[in-house]
Amino acid sequence: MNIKELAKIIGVSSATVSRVINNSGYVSEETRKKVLLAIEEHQFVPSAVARSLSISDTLCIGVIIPDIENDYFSSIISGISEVAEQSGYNIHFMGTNENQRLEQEFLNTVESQRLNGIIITPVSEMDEKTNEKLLRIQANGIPVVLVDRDIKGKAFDGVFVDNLSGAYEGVMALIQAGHNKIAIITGPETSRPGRDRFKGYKRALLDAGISLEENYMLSGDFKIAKAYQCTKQLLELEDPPTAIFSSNNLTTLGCLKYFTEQKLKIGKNISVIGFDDIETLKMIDYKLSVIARDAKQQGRVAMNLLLERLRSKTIPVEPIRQNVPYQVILRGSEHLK
Amino acid sequence: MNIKELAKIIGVSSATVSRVINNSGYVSEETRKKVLLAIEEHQFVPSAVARSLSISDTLCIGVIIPDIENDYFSSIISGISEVAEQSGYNIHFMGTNENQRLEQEFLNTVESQRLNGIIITPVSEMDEKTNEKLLRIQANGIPVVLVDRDIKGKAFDGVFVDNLSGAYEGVMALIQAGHNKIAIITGPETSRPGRDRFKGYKRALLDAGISLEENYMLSGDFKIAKAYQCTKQLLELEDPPTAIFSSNNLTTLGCLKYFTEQKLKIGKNISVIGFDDIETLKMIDYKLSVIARDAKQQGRVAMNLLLERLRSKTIPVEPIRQNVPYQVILRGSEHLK
DNA sequence: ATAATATATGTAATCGGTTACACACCGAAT
DNA sequence: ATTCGGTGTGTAACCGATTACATATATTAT
Repeated sequence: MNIKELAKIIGVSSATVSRVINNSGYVSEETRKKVLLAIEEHQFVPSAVARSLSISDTLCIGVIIPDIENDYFSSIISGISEVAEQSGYNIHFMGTNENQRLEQEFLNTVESQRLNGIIITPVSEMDEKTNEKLLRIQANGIPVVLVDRDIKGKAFDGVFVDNLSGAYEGVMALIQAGHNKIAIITGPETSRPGRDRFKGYKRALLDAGISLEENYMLSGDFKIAKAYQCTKQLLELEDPPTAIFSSNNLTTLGCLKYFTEQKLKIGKNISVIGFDDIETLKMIDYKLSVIARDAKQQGRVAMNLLLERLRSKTIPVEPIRQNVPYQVILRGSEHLK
Repeated sequence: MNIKELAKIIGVSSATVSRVINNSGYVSEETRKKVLLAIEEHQFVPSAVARSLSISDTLCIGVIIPDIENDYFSSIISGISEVAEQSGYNIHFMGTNENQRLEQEFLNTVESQRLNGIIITPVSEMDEKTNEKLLRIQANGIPVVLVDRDIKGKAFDGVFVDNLSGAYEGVMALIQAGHNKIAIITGPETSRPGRDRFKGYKRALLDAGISLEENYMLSGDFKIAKAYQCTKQLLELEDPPTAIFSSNNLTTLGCLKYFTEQKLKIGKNISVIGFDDIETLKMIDYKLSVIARDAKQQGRVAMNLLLERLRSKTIPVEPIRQNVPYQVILRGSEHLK
C-alpha cells in the first residue's frame, strides 16, 4: 500500500493525502477526515525512505563509538538517545571496537545512508583517513561532533573534558597524600585523552619536583587485560610504585583485578586514582578515588551541539568546543594509612 | 552528485555505472576502469536511500531495548552489533527506558523506516498495543526476534533463558546453605522474566517445604532505587529474612547498596543470590553468588536468528525459540559463616 | 555462411513520497 | 461588475538509485 493507491481508494490525489499527513497546504476539514479515516482503516504507514529521498533529509544521525560495553560510552549513548528522541531524530548505531578499518567503513555508511549528522568518538586522533573523511563529510554539510576524543586540527565541534587538568589534579592528590613513587598506565598513544592525561601526570610530578621514572610509565590500551599486565609489571619492579594513576575506567578495573589477586588493599598497601568513576563500585562503597564526570550529560551536550548545527545549517567556521566539568573525588584510595 | 551526473561526465549511461557499482550484469573491463576511476575522482557515494527505495530493502534492522545503561543490555547490543557488522546490516538503535509509549513510537518508526527486521526486549509482556503492532509487523514480513523478555502467545522467535529453573536453582542453593527465611525482590509483574523468576523462587521454597511469607516477597522494578527501598523494608521487618533472592543485576546492586550502608557483609550477616552476574564485581573478587549467562552471546544468537529469517524470508509458522544456558555460580554470598 | 549465444550498453519505467504550478471556486473589496 | 486574495485540489516533475527490455556487436557452433 502506497500513497497513490490509498489516494485512489479515497478518491483524492496523492498530493492531498500527503498534505494531510504532513499538515501542510490547504485541505478542507471534510477531506482531511476522510483521509485520516482511510489511513487508520488501511493501516497506512508512509515510507520514510521515499520521504527521505524526496526531501533529501533522513532525520537520522550516526553515532559511532568504540566500545559499547564500556559504561562510559553506554551512558553517553543514553544521553544522546534521550535528546535525539525528544527532537525527532533517529539513531544509526555503529560500534567500532577500536578498529580503524571498521571506523572508516562506518564513515562510508554515514555518507551513503545520507545521515544528517554524526557524533563520534574516533578511535585515534592520528588516523589520517578518518580525519580526511570527517573533514569531507563536514564540508559536505553534515555536521560532526566529537565526543571525548579530540582530533588534531580542531576543525570539529566537540564535547571534551579537560583531561590534562583532571589528571594533574588527580596525580597531585596522590602527591599530597605523600606519594612520590607514582606510576601511570597510559591510554594508547594515538588517543588524545590518553596523551593529555599522560601530560597532566608528568606535569604534576615535575611541578612537585619528582623526576619521571621510565619504569613507572607503562602504556596501556584502555582495556582491562592490558592494564592487568601493566599493573603486574609495575608491582614486580624491584622498587615498585606506591601509587598508580590509571588512565580510564577499564584500566582501573585491570589494576583492581591484579591488586585483588595479590591481596593488596587499595588505600592500605597500594594507592590508585583513576580517570572516570565506576558506578558499580559506588554501590558497595568501594573506596576508589577518581576523576569523575557526568557521561550521560556529556552525551546530551553532544546531541544538543549537533542539533544546533542541524538547525542552523552552518558549516562551522568557528567550531564550538565545550568541556564538561570533572570532579576529583577522593574516597581514600589516594593515601596509604 | 548523483549517478546520472556522474554517468554523463564519464560518457556512459547511469545503468552502466550502476552495474559497475553493484558488480552486476555485463560491463567491459575498459568501461569498468573508467567508471571506477571517475567514482574515485569525484568521490561519488551512491545514495543508499535511493537504493533502498528502488530495491525495497534497507539492510537496516531495528534494535529496541529498555535500558542501554544496564550492562546486560549493552552486552546484548555488542553481540548483535558484531554479527550485524559481519553480515552487512546496519543498526537502528532505540532505547525505550521501560516506557511503553516510546516503545510504540519506535515500532512505528520500524514500519515507516522500512527496517528489515527487529530485535526487541519489550517493556512488558502484557502490553496489548505492542503485542498487536509486533504481530502486524511480523505479518507484513518483517521478522521479529525477542530477547530476554517473552510475550505471551509464543508467536515470535526469541532467545531467552530458563528463568524459572535458574531462579529455582539459585534459591535452592540458598536453602541448601541452610536458609529458610528467604526473601525475594521481584521484577515488574508485567515482565515475563520477572514472573518466571518469581515462580522459580516459590517453587523452590515449596519443594523444600518452606511456606511462602507475604512479607518476604516485595515487588521491584529491575532498578536500583526501588531495590534499595525494598531491601531496607525487608531488613527492617521484625523477623527479617536471612537471604534475599534478587531478580536482576540492578536489583542486586540496590541490595548491595543498602547492605553496605548498614555495614552488613554478604556471606556473613546476610545472604544474597542474584540473577545475572556483575562483571565489575568480579574484578575485585567480590563474593557475590549469581545466576549468570553470556549476554553478548545471547545478542549474537538473536542476530543470527534474525539473519536466518531475513535470508529465508519465511514468516515463522513455527517460531524458533532458543534458550541460552545459565550457570549458577556460588561464590560465597549464599551461605552465612 | 548462418544461426545461436555471449557480451556490452543505453532507454525508460519504477520505487513512494513531496511540492511547484495550474486551475477552479469563493467571498470581500473596489 | 470586476478584481483579488484565500481555499481546495489535481497534475506532473523530481529525489537517485535499479533493472527489464531493447539493441548492437563479437564470438562460437553447425
